[in-house]
Amino acid sequence: MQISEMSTEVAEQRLFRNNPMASKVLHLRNLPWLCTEEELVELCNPFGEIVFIKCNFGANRNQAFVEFAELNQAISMMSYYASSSEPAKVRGQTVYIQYSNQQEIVNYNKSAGAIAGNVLIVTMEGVQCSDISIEVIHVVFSAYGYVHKIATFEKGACFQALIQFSNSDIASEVKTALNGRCIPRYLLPQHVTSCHLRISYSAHTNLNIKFQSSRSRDYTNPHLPVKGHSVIEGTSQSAVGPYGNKRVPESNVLLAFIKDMEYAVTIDVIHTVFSAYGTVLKIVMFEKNNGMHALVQYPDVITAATAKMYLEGHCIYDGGYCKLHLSYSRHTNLTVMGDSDKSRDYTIPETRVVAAPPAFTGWQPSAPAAPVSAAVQMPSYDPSRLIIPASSSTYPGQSLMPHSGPAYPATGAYSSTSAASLHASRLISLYGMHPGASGPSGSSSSQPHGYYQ
DNA sequence: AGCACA
Repeated sequence: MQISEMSTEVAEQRLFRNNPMASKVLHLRNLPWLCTEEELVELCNPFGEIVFIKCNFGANRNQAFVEFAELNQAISMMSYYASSSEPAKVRGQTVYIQYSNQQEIVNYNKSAGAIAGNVLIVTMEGVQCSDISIEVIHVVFSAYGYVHKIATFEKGACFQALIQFSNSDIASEVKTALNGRCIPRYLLPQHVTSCHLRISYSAHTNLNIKFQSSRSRDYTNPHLPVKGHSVIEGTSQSAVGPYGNKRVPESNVLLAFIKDMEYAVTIDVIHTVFSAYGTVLKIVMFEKNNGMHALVQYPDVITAATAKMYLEGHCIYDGGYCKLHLSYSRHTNLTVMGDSDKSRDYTIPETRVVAAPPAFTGWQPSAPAAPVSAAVQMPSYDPSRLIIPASSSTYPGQSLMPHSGPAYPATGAYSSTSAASLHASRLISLYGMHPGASGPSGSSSSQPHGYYQ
């Protein structure tokens, strides 16, 4: 129906009271004083991709227009708040939202909030903050570029993260690749069925991370103080997923307990397994209570956390043998008294086959992955029984051990960055973005597409 | 608290 055909009274109602004409542009009013584009992105990002924002207009400078990429995204935001008991709020102040009577924002060249920047704001749908650890976020978003910083926060019922990249080109690539996609199931706790990512640009250019914590990380500054995890995190919800919040202080040294040790696990085996996630500096093995334990030292906590995340609960040998149980050690620097079959210091130059870690020279997504086997003495165990995950539901068909098939990016040595690139290559192939270009070689028909939606 | 933007 044409507006011109209506009486002016009805037309006015449609325009200004309860405009039924859906638009991908929403008109927001009663915003707080000097509301920022960032605040509007936070509010609207859960519902869709924001393409333009115009805020601080109107007589009171308390109105804004937000344009979504898709009409149905604007509709989803409208219908959400139409049926929600909680109104939309910014800084605690109720915001009134309607469809704009315009179908798009015409003059958008001043709209910084939706212009490509180096920081993304990510809404993780259908999860609580306890469902997804910062390590998971880091792994997922490292797939396309070096992640500098992450800050997570809860906004209303949503879990959101600000993720900082080197530049807007990389951020843009990440946004294109991951927006609307799901976090792989194997990175989610059992009770979470799916977690879609909703990504827009943040107006931030440099996140101010005060300390490393379960909520925020600055990967460019490993010396940043760690905020203790000593606070009892309330509820007796022990059913946190396997990758949920850490309850134990993190450490760069992992303590591995090897359960059901039917087969010999040598220090070389341990070295090979743990090297897949970063440079292993030292290993000390010892027996205690009739069980074999190993302390594995990495250069930094991030690498250890990554290794822990991927290896926990997995078996060294096929058939459920030699299952790894990992925790953070209280140690941060192991003392190794000379080489033996139970302890080794890989930082002593003459024992090392590989060169010193190269300085980070930027992200190289398609860097050729050299086989790691050259640097590792294959231990004397049956190679037909090499490591696969204990639980195929956790990590289907993915070999952990670079014995013959999957080539891990062993560019001499690992830094935490190249550890990230390891997962990058995995995730890229998992997401099917770079077919054939990723780490695990073609033999890995074990990349199960259906698992990742 | 009610529609802007060369």
